[in-house]
Formats: sequence, C-alpha cells, structure tokens
Amino acid sequence: MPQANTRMSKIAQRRGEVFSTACPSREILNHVTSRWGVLVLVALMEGTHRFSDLRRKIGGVSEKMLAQTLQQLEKDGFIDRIAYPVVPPHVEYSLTPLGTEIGAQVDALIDWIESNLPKIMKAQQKRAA
Amino acid sequence: MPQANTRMSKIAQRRGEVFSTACPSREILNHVTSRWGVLVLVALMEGTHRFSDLRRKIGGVSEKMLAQTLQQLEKDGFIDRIAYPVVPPHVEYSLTPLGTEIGAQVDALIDWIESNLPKIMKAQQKRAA
DNA sequence: CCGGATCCGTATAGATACTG
DNA sequence: CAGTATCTATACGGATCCGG
Repeated sequence: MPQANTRMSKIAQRRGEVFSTACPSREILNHVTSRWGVLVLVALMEGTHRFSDLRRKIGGVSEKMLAQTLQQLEKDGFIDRIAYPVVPPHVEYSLTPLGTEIGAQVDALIDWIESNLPKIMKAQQKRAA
Repeated sequence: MPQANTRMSKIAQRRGEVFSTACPSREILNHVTSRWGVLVLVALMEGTHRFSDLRRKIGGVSEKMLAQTLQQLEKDGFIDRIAYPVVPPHVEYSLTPLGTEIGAQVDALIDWIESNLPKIMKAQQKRAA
C-alpha cells in the first residue's frame, strides 16, 4: 500500500466492507451482478414485462434461470411481481423504486461497455496475437 | 411493449445489443461482473497491488479464482501485469486507463449498494416474514 | 397455452495441495 | 511468492411435468 493512496481521495474511504466475506453487500452484489440479474434489471428499466417477454428479450436465458433470478431480485426488494389469477396465467414484473435506482447504475455500466466496445476489442487484439 | 417506451428517453436507445447472445459486450460484461472481477477492479482502484495483496484484501477468494480473474481482465485490456524477474517472484497488477474507467462504473454500483444497504435489508425483511 | 417446479446430465466455479 | 494440477461442489441448461 505504499504508493497506493496518494491519489484516489474518496474512493478508498468507506470501502473495505464489501471485501469481507461476511458483509451483506456481497450477497446483494452477487445477485445484482449475476449473469442474468444484470440483464433482467436493464430489461426492466424499459418498463413492465411479462415472464415470456423477458425470456424472449434476454437472449439465451433458460426458463429455470430466469425464474430463479427474478425470485432473487424480488426477495432483495428490487422487483415487484404481480400475478393475475387468470387462465392462462399472466404475471407482470417491474422495478421497485429501489430497483430503478440500482438499475440505473447497472445501466451506466453496460452503457459504458457498449460505448467503448471498439476500444476494448482493440486492446484485446494486442494481446491475442 | 405497450406502456413501456412512454418515458425512458435515451435508455431504450442503443440498447438491444447486449441482450443478444452473440454480442461481444456480453462476454466483457460477464468478465467484469463476475463474482471476483467486480472486487478485483474495485480493489485496484486504490492503486497497484501484488498478487498476495489482492488475495488478502479480497476476502474469500481462492488462488485459482484470483489468477483466473486477473488473466481474464488482463486479456480484456483492463489490467496491466508486470512481472519482475526476481526470486522470490514479484508481480504487480494495476488498472489500465480503460480499466480505471470501467472500475469507476463498478465502484459507483458498489457504492450505491453500500449506501442503500439499510433500505435494502428493510425491503428484504418485509418478504422474509 | 403460460408460468413455473422438478429432475438429471454436464460445464464451470471453487478449495486444496503441489511446483518453480 | 505467484501460479498450476487435481479433485469436488454447485450453477446452469434442457427436458418434462403440472396447475390453472
């Protein structure tokens, strides 16, 4: 840690909690940054979706994983689930206020990646050789 | 899709690429949001670290996972690896400019989670019963 | 028909022990 | 100290079943 803290004023501040195994942040973080969690949150940023809508929208997700991911995020309070007792079943998923906030963060991350994809690909190729 | 796009101006814009399986963004996203990738990036935001420093700092990470994660992020051009040919070995990891940028995004996400942890925990409990 | 729950086979994450 | 080899656990996807 010698030359580490010279710059980076506020970043190194409160941080240090996520790094410990016990911290509850870690679990939330794992749910939110899970393979499908990220995409579900971003998808729902565009508004309410039905189960099948999400399944179609998020390429490659299996029914099992989508259901599981939605349940996780619902338990964490990021997603609202409304099941209409009709036949055939009709279930709508949407973001809670909390979910919208964290969705914005995830959205920013993905936005950055997509915007900088050319640069990233170029950086990759240098090493691939 | 009906009442979805009424608000959300720029968000629904360029998005749609990440949702497809083939998109290279997906792979980058998976590396960056992987369980340990997130923590490695944030850890390196505080400056250069040696392998063992990272291992100590990031609670619960195994040697194999740390090595693997570092290699991924190095290949993606987010991390610089400098190995000094001495004995015992001395290897330093740091963020590239690109890595610093994406690290800032990840940092913001984690920051939000830590800041809102009380609210999240409260929202969770409502459902846990 | 839709939204899951369940079971099972496989791929990847992960811990541990070992090597240069 | 930094990283690989080997082995085990779990995450994941696919198919199937089910209740409305």
